[in-house]
Amino acid sequence: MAVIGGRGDADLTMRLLWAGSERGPSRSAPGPRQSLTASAIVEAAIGLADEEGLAGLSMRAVGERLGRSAMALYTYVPGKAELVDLMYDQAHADFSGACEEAADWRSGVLEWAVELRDLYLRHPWVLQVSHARPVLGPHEQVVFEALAGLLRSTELPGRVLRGAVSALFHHVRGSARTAAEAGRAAAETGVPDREWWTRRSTLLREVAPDFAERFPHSVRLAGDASAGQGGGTRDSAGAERAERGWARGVDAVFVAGLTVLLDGLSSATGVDGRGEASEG
Amino acid sequence: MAVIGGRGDADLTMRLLWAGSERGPSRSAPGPRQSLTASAIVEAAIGLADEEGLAGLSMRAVGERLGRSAMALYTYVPGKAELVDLMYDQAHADFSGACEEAADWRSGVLEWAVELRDLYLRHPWVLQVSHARPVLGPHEQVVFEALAGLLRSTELPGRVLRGAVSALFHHVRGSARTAAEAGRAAAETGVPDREWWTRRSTLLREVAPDFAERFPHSVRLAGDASAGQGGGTRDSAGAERAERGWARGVDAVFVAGLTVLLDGLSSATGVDGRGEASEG
DNA sequence: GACAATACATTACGTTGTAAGGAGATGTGG
DNA sequence: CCACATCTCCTTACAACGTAATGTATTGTC
Repeated sequence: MAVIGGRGDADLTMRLLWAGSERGPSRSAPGPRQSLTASAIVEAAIGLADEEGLAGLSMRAVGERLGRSAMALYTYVPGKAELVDLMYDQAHADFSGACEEAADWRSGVLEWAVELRDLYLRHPWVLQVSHARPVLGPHEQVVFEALAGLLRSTELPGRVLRGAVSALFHHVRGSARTAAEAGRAAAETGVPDREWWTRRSTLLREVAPDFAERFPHSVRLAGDASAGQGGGTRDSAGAERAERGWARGVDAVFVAGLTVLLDGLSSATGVDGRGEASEG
Repeated sequence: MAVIGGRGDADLTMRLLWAGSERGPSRSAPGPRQSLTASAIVEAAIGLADEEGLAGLSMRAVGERLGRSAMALYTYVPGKAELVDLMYDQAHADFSGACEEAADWRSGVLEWAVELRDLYLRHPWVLQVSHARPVLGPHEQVVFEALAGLLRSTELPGRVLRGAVSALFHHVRGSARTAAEAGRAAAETGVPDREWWTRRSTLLREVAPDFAERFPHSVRLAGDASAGQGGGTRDSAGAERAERGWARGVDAVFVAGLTVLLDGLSSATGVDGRGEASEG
């Protein structure tokens, strides 16, 4: 059940998101002092979501983590939907923006994608927040700005760039999502990926013995790589690491997909700054 | 909360998924006759999910739709997780595979992507089922096989093709997801997309008056197109349709991203069967 | 007709987000 | 210093969820 962001109380949420210099209501009201802050709640919630996933994120659990009841949080945060929005943007604060120092746009975008993927893997629940009706917070905007800046130097028309941005985001998010879900599935069910796949393969052979004849191209495409259906990014099943040297631990399929995308952009610039132009 | 498929009772689920010719247990047991079938339940559940989303899919609701109680379903289906797996594969039965008749691989892949996107838009809840630990049913396999067959004729190495498959799936799924979620958000909140964006933009200007200076590249990239952050695929906000003639109602950003991907593959084949090779 | 097996219903449990209402703490005006 | 209004935080309560446990009615075989 995808969480749809940007839901309630747009006003308050936006103000919380972008609150930089402004301080609170100047401390002169009756009643007990506030013992929490919105950002402390957000931090606690992020910690919890990192460990348990969005499914494990309940107001009760966040409250408990802070030594409060669930309802105590409602003083600082309008509701769960808004809390998730705040968490979403805050998670993007990790982004370093180192990619902006890259030598050329191509390696810069590569760096951008890898760093964003790492960020998603650290905070997988971020991927469950919808991109339609975006949260529109400052930290995610920094991530977007970095990519926009890099692509600007390609001098390609806006139409192409918007397409590329879309495809890049989708590839990064999709790859990270699959990797994260594989990890989560393993943790939750106790069955490691490798074992799950062999078990499933056996079952498949039993139940569909004519698989190879019905789906020859699928079988061939999955081919040498770690078997299975092949549609998703497998999390480095022990095979080929260091595809080209720099890719330490970065999934080979992820990089290959990225390369296709970058080739598409390169070819559109007419420069084709690529070493590996094979023919036939 | 992403539903992780391929969970329980692998045996029974796989048997239900691939059950083609085999009939039931030959009807010779005591007790009342079965008044339902697994596929009737799956069909009812798909109808419900199409209308209400996965969040609205409850065993009680499916039961009610069939004039039964929630628990009655457990005679035919091991549990909700398995039901979702069955729904997932069944939804892919709509896929026509017309793309396989295309003139060349490039237009074939384009057709493939557009048809798959349409399928996802008809059954948006499919996108909430994880691709890690795939369901491995026969109908989705047909979709995968179609793409694999098309890409085979590029004669590119497997590494590149697996990357391309991954990126293509992610772009199609991501685009469809965003479009579907935008629609759902509009339906659920009663606020249409256009209104939401203008409201949000106003708010953003209030709360971050220096936005344009802080994020110049973002602003420029969003540029002429329908404003906002620009990271996601907007659902044709009334502007430019028929980008190149054939794109009736297909989102321009989706097609542009697809084009970058196809260009990447074309350039790798060395043929570059592209008309629009601009330089500079 | 007895009996075992099956289909389906009812009830119950521990979750969830949050509305409602109450208890205790703390500022300000008299 | 004492109401008193205001604020924080708690407890309680509700409807909805998946499904285990249990009960009831229906059907086949002996």
